[in-house]
Amino acid sequence: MDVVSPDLNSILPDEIMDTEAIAMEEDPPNEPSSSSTLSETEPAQVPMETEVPEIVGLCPATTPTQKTQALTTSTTTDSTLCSNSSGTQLLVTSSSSSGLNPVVGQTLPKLSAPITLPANHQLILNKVAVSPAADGKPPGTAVLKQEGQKLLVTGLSKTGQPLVLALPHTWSKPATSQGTGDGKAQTTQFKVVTAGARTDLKPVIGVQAVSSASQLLGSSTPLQAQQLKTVQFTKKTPVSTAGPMITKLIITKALNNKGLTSQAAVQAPVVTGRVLSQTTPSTPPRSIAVGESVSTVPQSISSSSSKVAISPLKSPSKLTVVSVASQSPNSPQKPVALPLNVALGQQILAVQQTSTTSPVKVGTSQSTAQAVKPVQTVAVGGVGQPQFKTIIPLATQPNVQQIQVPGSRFHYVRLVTATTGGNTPQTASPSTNTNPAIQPAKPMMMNTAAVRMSVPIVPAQTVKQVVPKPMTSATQVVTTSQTQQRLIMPATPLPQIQPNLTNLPPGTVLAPAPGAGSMGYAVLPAQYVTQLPQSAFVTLASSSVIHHSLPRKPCNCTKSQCLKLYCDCFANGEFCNNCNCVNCFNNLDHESERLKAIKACLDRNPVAFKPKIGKGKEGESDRRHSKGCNCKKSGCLKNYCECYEAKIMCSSICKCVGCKNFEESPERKTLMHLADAAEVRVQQQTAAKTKLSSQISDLLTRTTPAITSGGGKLPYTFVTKEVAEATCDCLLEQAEKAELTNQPQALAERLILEEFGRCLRRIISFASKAKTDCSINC
DNA sequence: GAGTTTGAAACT
DNA sequence: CAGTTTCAAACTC
Repeated sequence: MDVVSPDLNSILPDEIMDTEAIAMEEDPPNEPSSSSTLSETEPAQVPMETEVPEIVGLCPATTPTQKTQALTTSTTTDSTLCSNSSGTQLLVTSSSSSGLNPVVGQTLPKLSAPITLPANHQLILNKVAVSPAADGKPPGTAVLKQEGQKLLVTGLSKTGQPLVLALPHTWSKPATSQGTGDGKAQTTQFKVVTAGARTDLKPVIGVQAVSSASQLLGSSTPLQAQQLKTVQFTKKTPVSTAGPMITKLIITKALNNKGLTSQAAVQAPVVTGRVLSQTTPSTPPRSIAVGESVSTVPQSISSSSSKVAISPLKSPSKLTVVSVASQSPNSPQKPVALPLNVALGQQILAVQQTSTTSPVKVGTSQSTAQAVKPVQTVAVGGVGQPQFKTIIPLATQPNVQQIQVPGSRFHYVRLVTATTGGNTPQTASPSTNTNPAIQPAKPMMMNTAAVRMSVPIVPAQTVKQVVPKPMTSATQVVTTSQTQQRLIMPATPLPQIQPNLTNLPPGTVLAPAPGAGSMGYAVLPAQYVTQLPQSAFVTLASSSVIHHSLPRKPCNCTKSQCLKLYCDCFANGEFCNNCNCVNCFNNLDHESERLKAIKACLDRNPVAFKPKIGKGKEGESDRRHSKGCNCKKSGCLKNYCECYEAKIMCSSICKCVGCKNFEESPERKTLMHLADAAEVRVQQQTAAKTKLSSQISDLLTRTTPAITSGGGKLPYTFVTKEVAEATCDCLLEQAEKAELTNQPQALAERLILEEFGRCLRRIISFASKAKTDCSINC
């Protein structure tokens, strides 16, 4: 099933919609019929103008009343939780401006019973208001309540509207392999989307849970002093597990200037994760780059058939990114491209995983790309994953707290974001699993032998993108050592969840859907993450990372200091990296200048960092330039033209002169044909090179005779050194014989050649015989 | 690789 | 908002 429903997709910008359809595995068989609202309707048929209420409508589990409440909440308040009854999707919307103090185990007066989370299943939402005084209301209190498969979360909004969060069916039962019979671990997939927002907008926190694998997807508002950390984790349940595996995600959120902390802990039986990312040029949307962690559980527990939440890839473990947003009091109305947000001090997030049975190592890696600004990459993976090499206590990372609760099966990793307000982040201790051992802002060593976190060294800058490929499930499964995670954050406060954000190029700023307000997203490139100062970039170890992306061309700016939109890097919200620019200020060493430049750009054009290619009007092309081009001499058939460069035709809003970039243009068709021919030629050449290289490599590797079953080895492969020497001996013998008998030279040569012929025949005969024998015996 | 052309961005 | 300047990429030789 599509975790991301078409309706939900409909609210996504073109760049998202343009990505290939997400191929999800089928829904759980017991999925209620109400899932029709989550039907796999063609996303394209859904108007982009889908509003938040439609998202709420996606939650079949909600009763009409609940739906109404949720709708009301989404439109008038700041928090919404909804889910489909299938338990595969949770959607939570919330606002950072709202005072949130969800408490698990409590109930609202309207709710019948306190929530009783299943054993080893826990959802902790702890969001703190930006300021109680911001709207004159005290922070609200959220209450989670379980109602069958649903999890009601109430009190998250200022208005106190109850929120419904459906638990996936897997939540209702222990996640251990015990009882499964097949020894396969069940996985639960979460997707958490949080978006801080201004009070005047409709921020969203989304939680999505799927029966297998987990995803976390977050978004954040710009210009907030937050730190984002991405966590990806993979876990499998060993067969011999003594108990259910417990995974908790603790998302610590520090709101700017307020220092309050929002935390969310999601506990699932088995959580596997990955970070999805994509790198493509801004225009060709159908290539995907995905950093994926494919968990290969060496300890016998084969991962259950995983569900892919966002990515069409079928992977046993998936986790998208989490980010938390809050509002910037400085420029609350200004959308900012995401990477810029990071430069503004945001921190992305924090997750942690614990296994009571699988030893996991913990370690950190430092970015090799931006040595100036070490970035910690923490990955949590299953046991035996070869990439886990280093054991480094997370305590070394100032923004990551490891919390080992004595006597608790839970193991916490808490990311403490910096607060500009100087307040102490609060600990995640509102739930029934509250443990006093959890201490704020104090690095803790992992002292449990049973629970360790495995952290591979993930050189963020070793990633070299590969040629984009069509998004098919087959082509996406590319095993590579590349590891590049990208963070997806909203450029502006988000009223809706945009869950399908995994297949985006770095730096992509996603245009808001029509009617969706001025929200935009930006995809944080890995390079950007690596430059996060003193922020832990927590990610999942990834033995298999999928990347289909195009490398961004390095800029060559000389006068702009890479702080103007002339610079493609800057315009795309990226730091310059491996560029040829001169006097570059587009880096962390010049954060203040960069921020000023960002602000200046936004002052000039509030949508400066949004994509120029967006959806056109009804009846027009799906993609068109938002402003149109102004070409005068190029005929819009050269890359000077932004439309042509984006491989789209000029539209009615273009002001170009002598435009030849329209559908029926013969010049354009000719160019297209030429381009196609050139592309085919390049592909053929590439294929030829590849084939030749393969053949040469194959020849070079044939150092010893090898009889492969049915391999069709040629006889010459039997000409080993020994055979050659024996042949030479035979030839020498003939030569000596001819010499001893005083044979003429011509006859001697003939005898030698004849002997050589016999040798060859014997070799061929043996080769054939060996091949035949092998084919019989093998 | 140097020089030219081009059009978006920035500026006035 | 229009005209001009600046800038860096695209293009040509």
